[in-house]
Amino acid sequence: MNIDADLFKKLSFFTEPEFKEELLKHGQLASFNKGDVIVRDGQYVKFLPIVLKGAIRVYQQKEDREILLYYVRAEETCTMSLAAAYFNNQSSSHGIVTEPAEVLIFPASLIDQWQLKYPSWNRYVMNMFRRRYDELINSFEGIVFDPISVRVLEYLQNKAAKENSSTIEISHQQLASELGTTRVVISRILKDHEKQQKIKLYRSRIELL
Amino acid sequence: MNIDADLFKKLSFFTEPEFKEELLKHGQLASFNKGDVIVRDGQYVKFLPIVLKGAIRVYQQKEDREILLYYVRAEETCTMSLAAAYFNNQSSSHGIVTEPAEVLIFPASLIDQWQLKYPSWNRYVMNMFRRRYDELINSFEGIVFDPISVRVLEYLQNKAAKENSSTIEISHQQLASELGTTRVVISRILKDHEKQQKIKLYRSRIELL
DNA sequence: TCAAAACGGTATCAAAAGATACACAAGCAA
DNA sequence: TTGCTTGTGTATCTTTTGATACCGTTTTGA
Repeated sequence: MNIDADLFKKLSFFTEPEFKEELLKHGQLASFNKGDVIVRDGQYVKFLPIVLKGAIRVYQQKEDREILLYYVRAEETCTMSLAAAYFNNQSSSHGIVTEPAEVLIFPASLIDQWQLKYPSWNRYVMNMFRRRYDELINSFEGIVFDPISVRVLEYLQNKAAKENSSTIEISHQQLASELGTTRVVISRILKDHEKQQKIKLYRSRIELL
Repeated sequence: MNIDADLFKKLSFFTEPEFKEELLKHGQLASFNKGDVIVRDGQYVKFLPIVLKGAIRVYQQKEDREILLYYVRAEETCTMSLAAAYFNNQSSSHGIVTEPAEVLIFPASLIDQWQLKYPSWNRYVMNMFRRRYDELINSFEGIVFDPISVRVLEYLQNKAAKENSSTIEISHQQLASELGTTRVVISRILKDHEKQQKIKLYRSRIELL
């Protein structure tokens, strides 16, 4: 694979020519398989990832339950890593590859300089922070105001829209993890939705009607 | 009041001399009373506030219920305003003064340049984003994992610690708003806590034991 | 091929939280 | 004072969610 060509198709919002050079010079392309661990709770973050392809699930682990923060997808970076790297802190989150990923990796020490040199980088960082924050607010609202039955449906519709397909490959257990509840609750609710002809259930697969 | 002296006592983490000059040159000191509206949902954000004293409550309004995002206190800025100003977006939140406030106000157009010129500003912004994000995660965790009874107690203890006093001036209705629930629920829970000798209730006042 | 693991359905029970309604007290303003 | 607003206590009822348990089916891998 030719890094140069593909890189700038993906990261076209980094506009400064010198910045592009730096990206090429300092960036390293890494491939990860599903299940690979990118960061672990407690680790110091020395490298900043920018995802080109695939998805990384970022979540926090507290006792037995977990909180999903976000997925890092193409063109995105992990704001938790960014902040931890910038302040030389330990990560408070886990990052695990859920879709085979290609990731650009940069030494954390560059962030400082980039901020001062490249407006497009600044914009990018601000935008990422804003988006992650908005995402979290949205989840927050969902939990406070919407019953799980609604959140399940929204999750499915959302996912279907993203993947441009009316069937979604996911088990009840996974769904429960995403929404922060238990498998039994999800199964019960999905069955209800099926009775109301909103969805159709298969093994590890849900079809939206 | 002498702006210069007080300003740099408060904002000592802005280290660059030229930056200090800029702060003095472009900053305007404004005073607000309790209840004053700083930003409204839908408004374009043309000015960036840095609070020197007091507190501003930032929240989102959805239908009849509201979501508390954070309070902007001394030395802090409002990340929602910051992002909205930077991207020239409308605010999606409300900001209302809850403790008489003194606020430094800067034209939003400066943010861009500051990012490129002043490392300490960069650090400040990153830190604010990180903190707000962490705060939100914490609330999130609370809602997902802790029963309201626990969250009420934590809220009170937290507030008591901040104000360095074992009595807190707050009505049940206000508490309900802060925690995203209803008055009746709060009254019920507070009474329970009182029976367990954890607190003592007065009109619009709660004493921690 | 056979056993274990993953997946899903469902019943029962309990707990948490919200909705509603009503009563009374304290503070405030005309 | 009188009436209005705000604050609080509490009872009742319902809904939502979670916990537990048990069962059968499908998939997977040794």
